[in-house]
Amino acid sequence: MSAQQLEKIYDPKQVEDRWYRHWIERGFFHASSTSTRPSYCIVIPPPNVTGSLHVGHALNNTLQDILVRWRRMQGDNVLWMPGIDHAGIATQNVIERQLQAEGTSREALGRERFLERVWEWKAKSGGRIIEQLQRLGASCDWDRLRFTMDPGLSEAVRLVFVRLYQDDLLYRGERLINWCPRCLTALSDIEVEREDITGKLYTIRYPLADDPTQYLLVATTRPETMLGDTAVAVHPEDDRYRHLIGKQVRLPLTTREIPIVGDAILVDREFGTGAVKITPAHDFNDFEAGARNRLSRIKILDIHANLLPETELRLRTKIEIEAAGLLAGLPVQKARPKVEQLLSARLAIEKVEPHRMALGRCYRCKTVVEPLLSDQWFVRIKPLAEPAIQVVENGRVRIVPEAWKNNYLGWMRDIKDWCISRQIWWGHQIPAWYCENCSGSGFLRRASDGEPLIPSHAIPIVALTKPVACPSCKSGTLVQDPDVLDTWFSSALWPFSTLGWPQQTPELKTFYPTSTLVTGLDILFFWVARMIMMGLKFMGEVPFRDVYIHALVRDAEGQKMSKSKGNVIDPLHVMDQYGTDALRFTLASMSSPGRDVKLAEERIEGYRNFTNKIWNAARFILMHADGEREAVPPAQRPFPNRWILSRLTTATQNVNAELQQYRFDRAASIVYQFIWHEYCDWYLELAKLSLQNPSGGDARRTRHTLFETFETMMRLLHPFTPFLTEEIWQALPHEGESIVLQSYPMPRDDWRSPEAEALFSLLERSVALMRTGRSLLNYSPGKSVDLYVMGAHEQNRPEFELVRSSIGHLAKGSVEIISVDDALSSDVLRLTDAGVTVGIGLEVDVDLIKALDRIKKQRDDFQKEAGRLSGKLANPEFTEKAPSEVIQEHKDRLQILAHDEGLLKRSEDQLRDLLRHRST
RNA sequence: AGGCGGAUAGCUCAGUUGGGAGAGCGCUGCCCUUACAAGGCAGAAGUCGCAGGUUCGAUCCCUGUUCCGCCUACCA
Repeated sequence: MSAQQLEKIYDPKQVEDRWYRHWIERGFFHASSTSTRPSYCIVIPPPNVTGSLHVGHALNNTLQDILVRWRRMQGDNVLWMPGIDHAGIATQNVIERQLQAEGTSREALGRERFLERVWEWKAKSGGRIIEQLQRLGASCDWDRLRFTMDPGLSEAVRLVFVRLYQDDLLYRGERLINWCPRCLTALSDIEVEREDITGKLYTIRYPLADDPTQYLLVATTRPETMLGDTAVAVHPEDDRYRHLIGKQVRLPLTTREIPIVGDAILVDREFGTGAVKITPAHDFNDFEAGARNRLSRIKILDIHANLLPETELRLRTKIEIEAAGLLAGLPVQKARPKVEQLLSARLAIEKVEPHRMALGRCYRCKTVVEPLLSDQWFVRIKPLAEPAIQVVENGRVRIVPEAWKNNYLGWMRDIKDWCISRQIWWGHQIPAWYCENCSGSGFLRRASDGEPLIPSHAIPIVALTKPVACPSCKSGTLVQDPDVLDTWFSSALWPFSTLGWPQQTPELKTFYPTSTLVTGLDILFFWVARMIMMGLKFMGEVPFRDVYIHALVRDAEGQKMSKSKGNVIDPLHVMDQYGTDALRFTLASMSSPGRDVKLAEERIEGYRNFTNKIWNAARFILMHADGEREAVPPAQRPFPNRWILSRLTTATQNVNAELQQYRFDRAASIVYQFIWHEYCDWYLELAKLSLQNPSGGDARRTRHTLFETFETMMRLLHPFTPFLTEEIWQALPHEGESIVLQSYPMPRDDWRSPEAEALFSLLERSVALMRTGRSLLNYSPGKSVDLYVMGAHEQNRPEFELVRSSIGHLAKGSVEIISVDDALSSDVLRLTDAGVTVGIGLEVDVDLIKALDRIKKQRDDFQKEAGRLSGKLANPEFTEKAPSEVIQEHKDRLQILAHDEGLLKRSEDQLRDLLRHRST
């Protein structure tokens, strides 16, 4: 392909799909399980099977892909393990909505047919996100795609469950848990999202049993739960109330009397009235307080968070007949005002005030969750957390940025047992069976869906597969626990289950522990912490060395993107409009640590322009370069070539160093800066001058360098913009099948040239000065600008003529050398009769940059030395010496350091000022 | 309530042994110069949140404070 065949504008649509197919067909992303090369492995945070690519995925996977492509090009045996999560509750909700639309329900279908239905759906539309990840360019090893409910992974889940049970790290019991009344399942603590709202604080009169004219004022935000009260607590050292402890109060709206207890843990004397009602079955604190005070638990809500039916309500709570009729069956939100109304009718409300409080919502459906008493499975987490804390403390797992380390540690040290059972159907069914015979006389079945109701006291038989018979009675019917496991239970095993565990596969041996995990902060506790715990428990080794935590993507105003706000940026749309590479580069360059990514479309447009800039540079290269690499050592090539090689090797070094530290933003910025502002803006312009005489040796060497640097640049850029660089690389003269397989550039010492950079510095400053002069004075492009370079030595060097003529061409002017005696310490601009004359105050030396650097360093050193001297003078220890004496002592040294007399003089003046200050 | 992060140009953000205030986008002016107008060149624009402290010298270190965001939490 030649330059003429390249369109003037880069069109990603013509390119992306074609090369992605090529990569896949050729198997470039397939990792070897037996390679002896260093291995590098990332396991993907598995997107939900219900998922569709959003910007968060785009960021997460772009960063992973950059790392993976970078390491692959460095020669590592790279495995990026892809997969999908079955996403229990989320997926079940999707299918249930479909059924609802069809006028049926999961209950009507029954468990077995419902699950068939989910699998059918999964087969048909469950993999959509995979295609979307591929559009993003994700270089996963798709041959190894895993699903959390694959047979192998399911086996791993069961084995882990059994082993945890054997090690007494699992238990089943009746506890208060977070319950979603819409999903009809238990949730773990972290699956509840807290929202601050302004509610009401009601102060209610509880009459004393032995003197109903007196009452105790009790403050509550949830009057509707008072029917489940089994006591009122006061602080045992509260003088207002201590005499009441042991007495009874009458629960308003009921005929029931409940005790007043003292409880120093529950009660804060400062809050409300200092008296708290205790509802052990519907509040976490009250549950604990109830246990401490041996109070009974009265459930007043059903699984839909409705108040129980009238008979049951009356039976349990001895509620007034009228109230029972009015309250039965009401959802809590409606019961609350109703109770308020009933209480005020009986003059039982002292006051109602607005009150800030936290409301818990289901993280899947946003329904308000209720604390509910039920039988659930829990992981005894403390023994697992302990080693997981240690590995982060001692750095065996490194969290980047380190700021999140304390976040992790704080949560882990205060961790609560993990409720892992869910009352849904889609997921890994718990491998526990119960004997109907040994657990009583047969299990009841739930009317709605026929699921067995396992009594609290039933003894679980935990096994990998269904036991042939009950181990104790040998004859009873065995019924499997109807619950499934929390989705995050299987995710916790991801780093080793995807590699084949519990089989001892070559993959496991080669890639575990994995290298890096790239994830958002939002699943640090859900996922990262649990993988570390499970990895240590079952593999005896951390699951990954580094955890890179990236930011959340927000919209341009910093708002969380949500469909309801309509501020969602759809990555698929962006890829269509600007190209995948532009999106990737934008995400990488905006991903600085500790800060959310505020994505605005203009940024993407800017980087789209960047891809086009590169495209056009490629067209230029194809017009001129012949694809040969220069055999002449870098040191012998003409100056602009030495300069760009030197800059390229610096950029290369920096990009590698930044990627090493996960500074995608800085790596991207270095590449951008180099390609656009050094390579395109300066080098290509300089190269054109040399190419004007195509037959000369300089032109040939320039052509070769032009190609060599550009080709290197494409490799440097490839992890960020894989499609563009592949398309260009393939158009260039090349050997090999794909840029994917080429080596990543490494810094080369023979490319470094401080001397060429010095020459360039002179050139750049000169040209800029001349252009500025022209622009400021509105000087027409046709007229010439003269530049006087101070200094007489440089003109004796052979290359100076080249520099001088280059300056002249780029700035459209002439350059003359004048005596160094006229050197000025600053740049000046002056208008003369002859036109614009620009003088540049440089001390021209044989090695210009060395001279400049030396001067700069001298100034710095001088400033520091002067500072130290000032410090000494200000120090009382030196007061015995006269200031002038001290200055004299340092004068020689300062004189050596000082570049010019003026600087020395000014510093001395500053010192004297300081001393005057001190003496007054 | 506690913990963490942020505040630097109109916008989005870089900026570590403490000494020069920077980039991209936007804006203004000039240029369709044979890779690119999705471009080139030049320019304007900031009391580095506020108040103290340490220092010869503070965007940077310390203390306090305001505002914003996030995480954790049982204040009924």
